[in-house]
Amino acid sequence: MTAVEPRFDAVVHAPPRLQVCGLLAVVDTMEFATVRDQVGVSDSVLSKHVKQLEEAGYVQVHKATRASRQRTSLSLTAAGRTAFDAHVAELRRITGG
Amino acid sequence: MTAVEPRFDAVVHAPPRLQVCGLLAVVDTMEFATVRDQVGVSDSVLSKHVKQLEEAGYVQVHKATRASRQRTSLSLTAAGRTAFDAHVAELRRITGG
DNA sequence: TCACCACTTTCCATGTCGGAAAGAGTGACC
DNA sequence: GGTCACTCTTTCCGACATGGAAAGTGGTGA
Repeated sequence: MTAVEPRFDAVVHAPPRLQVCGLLAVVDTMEFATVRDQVGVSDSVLSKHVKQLEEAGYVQVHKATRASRQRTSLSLTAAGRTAFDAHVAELRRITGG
Repeated sequence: MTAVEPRFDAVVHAPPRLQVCGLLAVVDTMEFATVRDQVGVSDSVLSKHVKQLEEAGYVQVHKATRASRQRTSLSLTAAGRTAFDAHVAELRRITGG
C-alpha cells in the first residue's frame, strides 16, 4: 500500500466537490448530466463547482457532440487524483483511519 | 464490524470541527487548550466551533478549577459519537472506502 | 430563421469564517 | 477590598462561499 502524503485541500473538501471527485476517481470519464444526478444538484450549481475544480487543475472538461447532442464529460486529471488521494489520506488521518 | 448508517453532517464536516471530533473520538476527555493547540486555531475560533458542537449536542463542555486554574475539558457525547461515526462512514462511502 | 438542448454566467440573498478586541468569571496576591 | 492574571466568550467586522433563479451562449436540427 503506497502511502500518499496527507494534505488537506479546501477545494476538494466542499461536499459537492468531494462527491464529484469521488465519482470521477473510479471511472475514466463521466458525463456532466450523470454527475449532476449522482450528486443531486442543479445544472448551475454543478457547473460552478466543476469550474472551480477545473481552475484548480483537478478536473478536465471535454465537450463533444455525440448523437447530435452536446455532451460534456468530466475526468480527473493527474493533479486531481493526487489532490484527492492526499485529501482522503488526510481525512483518514483526522478521523482515525 | 458494525455498520453505521452513513449520514453526512454539515456540523461535523467543517474542517476545524472535524478535527475536534476526531481528537475527542479517541479519548474520554481533552482540555480546551490542548484541543486548541492540536487543531491550530485561536481561542475565539475554537470557542465558537465548540459552541456549535455543543448546541448540536455533540460535545459536552465541563468546566472545573484544577490546580487553582480554570480548566475546560471537552468530550464527545453519545450523540456526538454517533454523528461522527455516521459522517466518517459517509466520507468513506463518498471517497470509496 | 426559429426552437431546442446542454450547459454557463450573472445576480442576489444568505450563511459561514476567522481575526481582533472587548467582556466575563474565577482565583491569587497584597 | 482592589487589582491582576488567566482562561475562555462574545461581539463586531469584512471577506468569501453557496445555492436558486433567470438570463445568456453556442451548436444542431426542423
